[in-house]
Amino acid sequence: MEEKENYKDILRAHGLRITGCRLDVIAFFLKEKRTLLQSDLERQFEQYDRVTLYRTLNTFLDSGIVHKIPNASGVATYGLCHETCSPDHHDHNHIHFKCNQCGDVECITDRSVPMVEVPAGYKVEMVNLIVDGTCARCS
Amino acid sequence: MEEKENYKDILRAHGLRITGCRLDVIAFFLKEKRTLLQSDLERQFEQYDRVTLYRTLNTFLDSGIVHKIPNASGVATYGLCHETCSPDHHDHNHIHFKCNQCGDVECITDRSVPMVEVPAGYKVEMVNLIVDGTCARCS
DNA sequence: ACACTAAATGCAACTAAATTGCATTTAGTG
DNA sequence: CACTAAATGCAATTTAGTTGCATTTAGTGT
Repeated sequence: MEEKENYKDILRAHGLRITGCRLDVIAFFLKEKRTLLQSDLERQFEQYDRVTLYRTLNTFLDSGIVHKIPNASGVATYGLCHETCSPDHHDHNHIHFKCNQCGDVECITDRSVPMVEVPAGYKVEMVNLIVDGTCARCS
Repeated sequence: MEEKENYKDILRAHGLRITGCRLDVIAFFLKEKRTLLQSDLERQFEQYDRVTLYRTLNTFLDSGIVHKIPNASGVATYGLCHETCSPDHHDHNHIHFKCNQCGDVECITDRSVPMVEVPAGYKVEMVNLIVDGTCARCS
């Protein structure tokens, strides 16, 4: 039960109210250790309205608790942020790996994104490196 | 008018029929020199049905004439491919730059994506590097 | 130039995801 | 315990993506 206290601290640290839905969503992200779609949450938490889950994800996004991962599927994909993220400064200097077999998107946090050079006049604010292929479990 | 012949050759090279819509879409991509949304095409070409434009983009995607760029907006973004692309092998080893001011997404073709290292057991098939920031025109 | 066939187009309809408004409930505060 | 602002649930709407089918047209051979 001390874990639940940690989740509460996450919410408090971002100035958010502590609710069952928010605690459950954070717990699920930590348990699954992968990125999630809103539909994943809907399937897992039928007791919460889909709009509530939608707004929970958006609140977490604004607060810097989760980040949105660019993808070509058209369905929003969310990953839990690390401690270094805040509402105004996101630090997602890690690789996102999408497995074409199982479809899961993982954050590869133990590698960082290589330096990127852009032409003169361009200012870099955020770098997203998305790698597609086959994950360790599927190969 | 010799340009139009070039566009026709692009279609022929991919085994596609030459139609007004397809030629117009290719011409527009080349003229704009940026990535486009289906809605951009709809606004530009009111004479074509939105389903026709939708299918044109999908046909081009399958043929390797355009590629789809991962993004967090949820709206499909398409960029014109280079000569090195074919239906079964896409070579998009370049950076996509999204400007947060004007919203345009550009292909930075004169830089290539740095080598990526992934943990053991992972197989890399495609790498997408998306940089967010401010483009040369907006800064 | 004409006819034929498969592909492309236009239109209507449908599905899925994202989003908004509003009434009700609840967490945090004194 | 009471108050207030925030969170939730429900209904409805918007937007993007997709499919089916009838009609038209590009590419091919005469």
